[in-house]
Amino acid sequence: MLAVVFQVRKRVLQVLLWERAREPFRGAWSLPGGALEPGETLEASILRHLATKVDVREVAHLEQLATWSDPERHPGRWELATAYLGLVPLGIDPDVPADTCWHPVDELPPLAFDHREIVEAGRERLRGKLSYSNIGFALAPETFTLAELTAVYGAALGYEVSATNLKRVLLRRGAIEATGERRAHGPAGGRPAEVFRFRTRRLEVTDPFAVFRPPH
Amino acid sequence: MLAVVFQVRKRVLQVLLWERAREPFRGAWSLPGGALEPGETLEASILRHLATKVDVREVAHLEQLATWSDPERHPGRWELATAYLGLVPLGIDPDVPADTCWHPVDELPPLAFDHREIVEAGRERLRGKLSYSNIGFALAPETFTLAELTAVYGAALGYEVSATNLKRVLLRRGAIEATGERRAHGPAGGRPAEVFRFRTRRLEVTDPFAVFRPPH
DNA sequence: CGAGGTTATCGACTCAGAGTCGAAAACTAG
DNA sequence: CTAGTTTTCGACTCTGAGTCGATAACCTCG
Repeated sequence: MLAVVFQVRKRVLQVLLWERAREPFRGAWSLPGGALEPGETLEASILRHLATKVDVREVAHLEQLATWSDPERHPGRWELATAYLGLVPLGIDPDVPADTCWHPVDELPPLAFDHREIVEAGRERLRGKLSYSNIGFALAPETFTLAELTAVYGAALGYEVSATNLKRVLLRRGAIEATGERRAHGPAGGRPAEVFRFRTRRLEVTDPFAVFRPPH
Repeated sequence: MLAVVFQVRKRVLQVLLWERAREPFRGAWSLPGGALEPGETLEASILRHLATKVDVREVAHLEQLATWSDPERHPGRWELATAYLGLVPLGIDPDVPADTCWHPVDELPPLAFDHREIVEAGRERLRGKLSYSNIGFALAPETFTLAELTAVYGAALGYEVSATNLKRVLLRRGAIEATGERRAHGPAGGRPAEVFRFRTRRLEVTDPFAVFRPPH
């Protein structure tokens, strides 16, 4: 049971890591998680373990990634691990224990076990879903301006995105809507931005791509 | 450990099922699979179990789907199951044991446990990958005409596909190439079709969708 | 209160992926 | 050689999406 928890902080995508106090990999960083209890759902288990790290209500989205089973992944013991992807919206600052902190995914410290690979898998999943679902709701704050949303998508995708396209696409998909408010920016002035919000905060995938011709 | 093995037979997508001889769900159909041995990789395990059902060399593609963990999924015992998706190319007719046979996914008999849900998940995965990868290689025979490939995609997707678009898209992606041969059709005559093959028989996803603007 | 600076938004243009349709090509059977 | 059958191709269109420059709306300072 492992969780890859992402949040955009300081304009970059970060992942929640935990410093190991015991061997093996003492002092290295690893993903939060723990053992599965008998009779427990995988999802319930990961939520239980996460509760010791962050307030679970702050995790806006959680989904299963995959199960890793290489016998070599844990030196000494044979241990499977099912990893979950969790997303925390921008702006929240969860209380985390002293041995736990956020690390930019682009500058990861040495990770224990195969956790680097698992973080990569999480990021891949996130990148994919950003393009064909409304999963942005789980990374963005409740309401936001287009500039803010553009920054969030840019951080998560790892490249600059165009605000014009982002708006057009998300609006047409019906993923976001204007609240009607406007919000002034910094002390520098400038035209106040329109405020948007996600229409729904549940995962919805946009037409899974009816290629080669949908049924007319 | 379960496997959802698909093959296009008789122009429809079918899944390999196994008739249970023991309780629970005696007489119902279930997905092939079995227990994981200590120290074994999930993939090795599913291959080992599949070997008793079909010749493993006939499975052209195998990938992990997900792990199911609901405590209610198995009456009596608490049992997790990791399911894999396996694909067998058209035209092969594997020897299967007497208690095992193929069923059209659109007319499934009553399935044991949560296996219906798992088959659905497999089909969803397949549908998705057909649109943004070359996964067709694992369902199509070594070489084929466009009409044949169109039928395979149609069966797997569940709706009619346009041969024109299929060809253009797969050619541009570099997924298929012409062999140079041509193949006459039935006794009715008609223009002989060009023969194609997949360029590679390894999974390749087409540009994971650089939406909202790729880095220029 | 207006000028200049700043930021957000919009519209018009373009390009590429992809669906439609009908005509042309290449064969078989009589 | 003609009629029938099947595949393939080309031209048109539609829509999603990237680019760019113009415009709108606000600030602060003189």
